Amino acid sequence: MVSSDQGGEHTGGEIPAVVGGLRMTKQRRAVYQILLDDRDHPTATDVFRRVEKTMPSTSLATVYNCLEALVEHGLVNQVNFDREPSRFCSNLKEHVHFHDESTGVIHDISFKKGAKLEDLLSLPKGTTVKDLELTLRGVLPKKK
Amino acid sequence: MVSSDQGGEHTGGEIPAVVGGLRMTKQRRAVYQILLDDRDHPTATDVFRRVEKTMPSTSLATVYNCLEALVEHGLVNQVNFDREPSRFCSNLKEHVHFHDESTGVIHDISFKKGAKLEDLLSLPKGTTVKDLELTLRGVLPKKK
DNA sequence: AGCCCTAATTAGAACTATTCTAAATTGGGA
DNA sequence: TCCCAATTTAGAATAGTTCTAATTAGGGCT
Repeated sequence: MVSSDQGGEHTGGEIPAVVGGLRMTKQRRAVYQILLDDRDHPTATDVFRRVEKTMPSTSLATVYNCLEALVEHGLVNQVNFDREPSRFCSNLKEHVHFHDESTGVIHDISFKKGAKLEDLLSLPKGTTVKDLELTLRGVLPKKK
Repeated sequence: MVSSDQGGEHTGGEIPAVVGGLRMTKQRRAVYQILLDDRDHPTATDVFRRVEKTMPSTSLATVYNCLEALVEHGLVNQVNFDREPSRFCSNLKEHVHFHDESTGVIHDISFKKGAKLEDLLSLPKGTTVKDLELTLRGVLPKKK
């Protein structure tokens, strides 16, 4: 079966020729694969350094192009922490980010099921929320 | 009474000589006053253009310096929307930002009283949240 | 398979927001 | 008033990202 993926994200195995409407070039596939494999929220430069290892001819501009294409097609999320370089992640489940100050690690935190934003915030009724970005900063308990 | 403000923010009238531990220079006072008066979340450049009107000798670097000092002393909040220039606001009540796509206006939204973040998110117990930033994007209902 | 044509890639320049540097100025305290 | 540290200033420098223009690649025809 030569799959060609009818829209939506890619979930496992080899990345097909088209994912979520985006044609997978060599470079896009490499970038996407890195984000699928490495869940450490790399920056564009991080991704570039990793792509370089297997495809040394790749340029940073291409990495930016690929990331932009992946984001536009909803395969990848772009995450911004204040003025720091953008980070990218392929976790498409709705989640927020917890930046652990003691380790520097960024953790994905999911919403409790059934939890609604309107329970927390005084939004005028009739408000449409298209998108939200929530970032926490603090420290996680030491694991023992 | 020559007030000298024992820590904490400034709330109304003339800005005293020291606010929240920060000595008010001419430039800092001008910047702070703009943020107290104009609640439209201006960028550093916006603030610069407004300061210029009454103090044409002011430099952009100074505006950045003043904003940094105000932020460090907790008199002003720095707000970041993805890759856009930082915005500044003097609303110190804990609140989140709603970016109205149809008007471009940024609204402050406050938390419902009693609402707790832990009700919404699956945080490992023992987690310390030092800071959070929540931005919504969408459209508010047209006022009629 | 070969040709065509658009899309993608590339290197480097350009851009934007911000920070840094070093010199000039200010202003409070002795 | 004088001194000294803090502040301001202009401009250079930086970092991340986007743009430009030329090259390359690859899918869809014949």
